[in-house]
Amino acid sequence: MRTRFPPSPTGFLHVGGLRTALYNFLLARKNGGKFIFRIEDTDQKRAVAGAVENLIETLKWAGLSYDEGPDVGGQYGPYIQSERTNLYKKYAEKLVEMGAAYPCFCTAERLDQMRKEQEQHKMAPKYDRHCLHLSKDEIEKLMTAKTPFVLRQRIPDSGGAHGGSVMWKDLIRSAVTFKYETIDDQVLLKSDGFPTYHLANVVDDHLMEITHVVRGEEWLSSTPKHILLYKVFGWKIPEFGHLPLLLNKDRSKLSKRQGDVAVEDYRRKGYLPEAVINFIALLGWHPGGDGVAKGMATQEIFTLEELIQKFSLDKVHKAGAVFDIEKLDWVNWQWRRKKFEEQPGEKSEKLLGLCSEFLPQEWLADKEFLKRCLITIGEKAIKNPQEAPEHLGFYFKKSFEIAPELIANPKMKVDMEIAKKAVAAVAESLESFDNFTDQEALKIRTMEVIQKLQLKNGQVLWPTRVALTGEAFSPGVFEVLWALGKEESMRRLKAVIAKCKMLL
RNA sequence: GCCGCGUUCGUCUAGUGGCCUAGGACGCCUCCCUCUCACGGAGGAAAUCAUGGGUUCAAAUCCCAUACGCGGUACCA
Repeated sequence: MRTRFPPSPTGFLHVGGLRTALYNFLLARKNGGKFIFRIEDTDQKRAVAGAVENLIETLKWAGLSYDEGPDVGGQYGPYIQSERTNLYKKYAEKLVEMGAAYPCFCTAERLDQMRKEQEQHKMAPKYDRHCLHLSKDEIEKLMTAKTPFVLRQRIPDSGGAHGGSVMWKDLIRSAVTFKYETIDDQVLLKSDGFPTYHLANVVDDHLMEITHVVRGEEWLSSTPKHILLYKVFGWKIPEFGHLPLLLNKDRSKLSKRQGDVAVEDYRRKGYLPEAVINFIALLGWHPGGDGVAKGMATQEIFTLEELIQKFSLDKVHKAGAVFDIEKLDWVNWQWRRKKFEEQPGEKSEKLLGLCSEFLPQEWLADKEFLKRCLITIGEKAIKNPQEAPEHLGFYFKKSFEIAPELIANPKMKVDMEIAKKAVAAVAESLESFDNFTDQEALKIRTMEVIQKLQLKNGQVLWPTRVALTGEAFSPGVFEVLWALGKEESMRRLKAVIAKCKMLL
C-alpha cells in the first residue's frame, strides 16, 4: 500500500489538509505501507516563497513522518511537480495520439461568453467542443501562427464503446456514478506548458505507484475525469476515498473568516501537536465502541500510536464535521496534563521548564522565588504556559493600586471597616510568626485570628488576599503568603492597612 | 441552474433490524470542595434519530420520495 499527501505550496498548511495528511499517514502506517509527500506546484501564479519549507516544518511538528518526499528523497522522485513538467508533456502528447485529448485555441473571452449563454439557458457550463471539430489543416495553421492553446481531455460520448457513465466504489461513499454527458472536457495542459492538477495528479499517482488516493470531498466530482485518464492509459486504477469536509460553526466550509485555519496558528497559540492530531483525527472518524456497554465512557484521548492501531477507512464518516475549538481546548488540556504528569522530575522544576520561555527576563533572577510562585498557579500554568505571566504578574509588582470596591466586597460581606480590622489582625498575628515555609501552619495561625475576630472565613481571607495580590482572582492566601515570604507579605499587608485608614 | 454527496443532543460522536425509555465526550446549568478564579468531584437539562411514505412481528438501522445543507461546475488545487 502506498498513500500520499500532495498539497499546493500556496502558503500555510490548512487544518483540513493536516487531517487529510493524517488519515493517509495512519492508513499507510496501519497497513505497513508507505506514505509519500509530494508538492503540487503546477500553478505558478499561486506559488508562495517559503511555503514548501513551511509545509515540511509543520508536518514534522505534527509528527507525520513520510517515507518519500522532496526533502527525504525516494526512488520515485522528483517529488515536486514543477521538476517533472517534461513528463506530463510526454503523456499529454500520448493522449493526443490516442485521440483522448485535443488542442483548444479558444480565448478566455470566448469561453466566458459561452458560459454566460449556457447559464442563461439553465445549462451546466461545459466546453462546447468548438475546437474538437477543427480540421488538421486548421490546427496546423494555428500552430504555425503560434496561437496559444491548451490540451483538453476528450470525454467519451454517451452510449459509446465505454457505456454511458463512469462508476467507482469509493472507499468512504461506496458506489458513485457520473454520466459522461455531465463531465466537462477538462483542460489537461495549460498554455504555459504546465499541466493542470488533473493530468499531473494522475500521472504522478501512477508513476509513484500510489494505491490509495484519499483526499477531500471537493475532489469527488473530478474523480471520473481521473478514472477516464487511467483507463485510456491502460493503467491500474487506484482506490479512491473522499473525506468529508471540515466546517465552520455555521456549517460552511472551514474558512479563515471564522477563526484560525492554519496549523501554525494553533502551534503559535500553544496547542500541543498531540492535541491537534488527537482532536482532528476524531473529526470525521471514530474507532467505534466495540464492547462498550451502555453508560460506559468511550475513549477520547488517543496517542498517535493508538490511532495507527485503530484506524480504518470504513469508520470514516460521510458527513462534514464542525471544527469546535472548545473541544480542542479540552483535548489540549488533557494532553498538557498527561504529558506533565508523565514527565519525570520535581514539579516546580517542570513548571519552570514549561513557562520560562514566556516569562520576562527579570523574573528569572530569583529562581527559588519564581518556582514557589509557579507552584501556586499550578494547573493554570500547565493548562497554558503562555498565559503564566498574567497569572504571576502580581508577585512581581512593587506596589499596586487597590480599588476600594475590590477589597470591600459586599458579596463577601466585607466593608472597609471589616477589611481594615481583618487585615490588621492578620498582620499583627503574622508579625510574630516565622514559619512561612509551612502553608498548613500559616493556615492554623490565621484561622485562630478569624475565630478571635468572630468573622466568617471569607470576611478575613478575602480582604487579606486582595491586600496581598491586588487581584480579584489569584491563588489562595496561604499559598501567596508562602510564596512571598514573611518580609514581602508584611510589607504588602501594612501598605494596605495604611491605605484603609485613609479611606475610612 | 446542472451534477454529485450528505442529514443521530448546540458541537464531536456510539449505533449495521430486537440489548435504544437512543450511550459517551465537549459546552451549558445545579450542587459539593472553597476566601476568589482555576482544578477536582457528584448530578441535571439537552436528539419525536431531517420530514413523509413503505418493507417487517419489530427500523435510528433496509427501500422510495420530499426538504434542507454542503461540494463541484476555472488555462486553482
